[in-house]
Amino acid sequence: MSSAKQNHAILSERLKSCDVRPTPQREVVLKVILGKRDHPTADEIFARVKSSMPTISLATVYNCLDTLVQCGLIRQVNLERAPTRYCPNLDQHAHFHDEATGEIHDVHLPEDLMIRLKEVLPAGFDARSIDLTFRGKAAPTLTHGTN
Amino acid sequence: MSSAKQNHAILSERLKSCDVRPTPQREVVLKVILGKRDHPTADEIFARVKSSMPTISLATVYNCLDTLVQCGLIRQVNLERAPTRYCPNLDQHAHFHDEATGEIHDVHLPEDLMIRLKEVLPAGFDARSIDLTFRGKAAPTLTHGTN
DNA sequence: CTATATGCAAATAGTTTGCCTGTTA
DNA sequence: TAACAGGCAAACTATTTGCATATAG
Repeated sequence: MSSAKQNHAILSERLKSCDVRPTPQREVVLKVILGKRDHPTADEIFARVKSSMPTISLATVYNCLDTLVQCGLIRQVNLERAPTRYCPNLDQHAHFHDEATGEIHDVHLPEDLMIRLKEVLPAGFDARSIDLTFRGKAAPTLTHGTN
Repeated sequence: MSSAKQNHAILSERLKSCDVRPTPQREVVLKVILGKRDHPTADEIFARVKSSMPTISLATVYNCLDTLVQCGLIRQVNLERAPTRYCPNLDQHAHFHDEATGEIHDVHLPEDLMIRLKEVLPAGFDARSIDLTFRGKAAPTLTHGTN
C-alpha cells in the first residue's frame, strides 16, 4: 500500500501545502531525511540523495534544506562549531548532544514544559521556534532516542 | 579602587582558579568580553582586543575563547549557520535571537524552570550544560536584554 | 628547564553565489 | 511563457593546523 508512487504523492502534497513547488529534488531530499530517525549533515544528506538521484548538486541540497526548514517540514540543529544537522522529528522535542560520541538524541518535551518555556519571555517577544539542547554524557549502555 | 592592576589581579585569579595559565592574552580576551554585555563573534573580539594588544593573533583569540568556554568563564552561543558568538553572562539564562535584526537578547530563567528542564532527561543522561534559544521577533520599541 | 601558549601563514570545511540552463504552473 | 528551481564551479568565511618561537611556573 505504500508504493513509490503513493510516497511521491504524499511528499508532493506536503510540499504543495507549504506553497513551494514540489520538485523532484525537494521530494527526494525530504524523503531521505524522513526515511531515517537520525540527524544528518548536509553532506550526509547529499550522499544519501545521490544514490537515488545521482545528478543532484550539493548547492541544490542546501537550497532544498533551507526551503524545507522554512516550511517547517524538517528541523535544523545548531551545534558548537560543527556542521548544521537536520532533523525529521517534528514533535516538540529537545536534543541531547553526547560530548563523548558526538551523537544526538531526541528528548521528548511534555506540553506543560513547552507552555512554561513560552511564559518565560518578556512581553513583546514573540517566539516562532524554541531550540533546547542539552550537552553532556549519556550512559553508554542505554540506547535512548536517535543519534 | 578598580585600577588596571587590580583588574589584572582579578582576571588572573579567575584564570588560576580554573587551572589555566593566566597569560596576558587570556586576560585581555576575558576582559573585553566581560567589558560589554553583548554577544560578539570571534572576529569582533579580535578587533576589540587588538586595540589594547595589537600583536595578538586571531588563532590565539580562538584558543583563548575555547579555554574560557571550557573553564565556564564565558558562554558560547550557537546560531544557525552563523559565526559562533560569546556571552559574558554566566547567570542561568536563555537567548532570544531576533530574526529581523539579528540581535541576541538575554532572557532570565527562573530557578524552578531550570530544575524542570533537568527533570525532562531520561535516566542515564547527565547534562553538563543547557542551551535554550528562542527565535522570533521582538517588539522594536522595547529594549529588553542585551544584543 | 619543561610544558604549554603564542604568532603566523597556509590549509580546510562548510556554505554561498553567480550565471546559465531546465522545469513547473 | 514567465517565474522559479537546479547544476556547476568559483568564491567566501569561519575555523583549524603545523611549526617555530616565546613565556609561565
